[in-house]
Amino acid sequence: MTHSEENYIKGIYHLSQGGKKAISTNALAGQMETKPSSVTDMVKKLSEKALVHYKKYQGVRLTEQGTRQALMVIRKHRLWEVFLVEKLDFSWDEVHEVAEQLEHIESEKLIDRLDALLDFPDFDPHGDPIPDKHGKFKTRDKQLLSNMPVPSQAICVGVRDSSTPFLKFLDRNNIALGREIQILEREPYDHSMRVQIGQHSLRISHQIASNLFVKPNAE
Amino acid sequence: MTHSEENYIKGIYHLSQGGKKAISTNALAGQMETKPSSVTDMVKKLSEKALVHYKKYQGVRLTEQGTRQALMVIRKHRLWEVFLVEKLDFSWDEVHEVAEQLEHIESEKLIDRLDALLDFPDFDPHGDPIPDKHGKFKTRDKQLLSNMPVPSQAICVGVRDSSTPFLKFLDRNNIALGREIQILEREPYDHSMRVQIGQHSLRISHQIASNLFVKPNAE
DNA sequence: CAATAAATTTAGGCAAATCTAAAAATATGT
DNA sequence: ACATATTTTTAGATTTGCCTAAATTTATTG
Repeated sequence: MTHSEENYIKGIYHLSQGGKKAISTNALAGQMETKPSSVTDMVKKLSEKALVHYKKYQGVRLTEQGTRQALMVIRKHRLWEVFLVEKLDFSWDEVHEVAEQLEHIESEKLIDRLDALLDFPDFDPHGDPIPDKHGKFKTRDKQLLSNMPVPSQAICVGVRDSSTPFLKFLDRNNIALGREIQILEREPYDHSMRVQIGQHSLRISHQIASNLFVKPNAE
Repeated sequence: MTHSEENYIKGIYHLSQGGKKAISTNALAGQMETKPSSVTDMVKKLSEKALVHYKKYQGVRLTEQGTRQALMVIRKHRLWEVFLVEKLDFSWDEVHEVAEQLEHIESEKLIDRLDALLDFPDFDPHGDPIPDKHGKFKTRDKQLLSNMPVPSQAICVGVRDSSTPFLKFLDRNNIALGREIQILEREPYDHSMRVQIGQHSLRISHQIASNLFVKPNAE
């Protein structure tokens, strides 16, 4: 697979998350930041390689083989992200673009050894699951902070938006994965919330709350 | 720079080692395992980018800028080799092909952090010097084992051939970088040598001896 | 120093991945 | 349901890096 093919497969996989219908040419063009005509070309090629199911005007779906390949690219991407954060002290908003490059390195031995070096992590720095070498990954009962009852408590476990501005906002407000968060109140008018992190109480807009995943706390 | 451009620059640099004359199109085609006509095409492009000096039928030489770029690619290649051996337990004959891929990853921060993680190594697993971020590197007074006087002693510091068969031969014979080697005798007829490594004495062909670098031992 | 050999460049083509513009198919709205 | 809008595909061009074959330049040698 070329880098471009791998990127398309990954893009299709991401768009398929939460809904197993076919992905439209336009949607994929959006995801890949390219033109629909380019997508049509690539999709034909992927179809010939049996990585996707494709019928003209009907969109694409990954085949089983395509899904496997996508999971391997995602595995590599996320393991490299962990490496960058854990071993090279990158911050969680810096890792994506470098991992976009590293994910295309071809060496099974490399990635399995890296996995071992990192102690077989289950989740990447943004809380996303890392497939193991067979494509299996852990799921977590997480939900958006915006959907949590009031009052309640939870633990931050992931982000839905991993853009730099959002991650830096979380940093500035001491919100990090693994931290406990108290949900204190919700404003009916704009759905903003008051929450507490450590000693620190703050108000959070609906937009923020709907991009942060938490695990409801058992206690 | 594209991957291909980087590879050419690196190829020209390697051919330029030991002699600062221009590199011929054919020589470069050999190094790059490609056709002379392809080399001509690429060399024109590199010339337009001011990475090489090129006049038709006169061969190429790296410009100062080209040399700097070559050293940065080599720096990356060799740091990744150290990483693979030191952190991921690769053997020294397995690292080259993976490093060929990793050397093209673009991120200054990545490579500087990797350098720090590895404790700023001066030499790679084959004994070749690693340029620092300014392109400076250490040289060592080394010479080929085949040129050593008899009797004498030395320390293995590098290989001239880093092909898998040669490295595996060295492994099988307990010859590793850093080890002391006693030069016991030389056969005038075929220039083979008797040497001793640890308790182990062995006969070494001229071909082997002329691919192993040693540092003459002061004692 | 010509004539042949070798090296190098040019010319023209191909495959991958992209694009624009036009054509074709599908979807939508009244 | 039919006209219009939207989506998707096709056709043809471009760029990069490579190729083969032919032309050109440089080197060799009797």
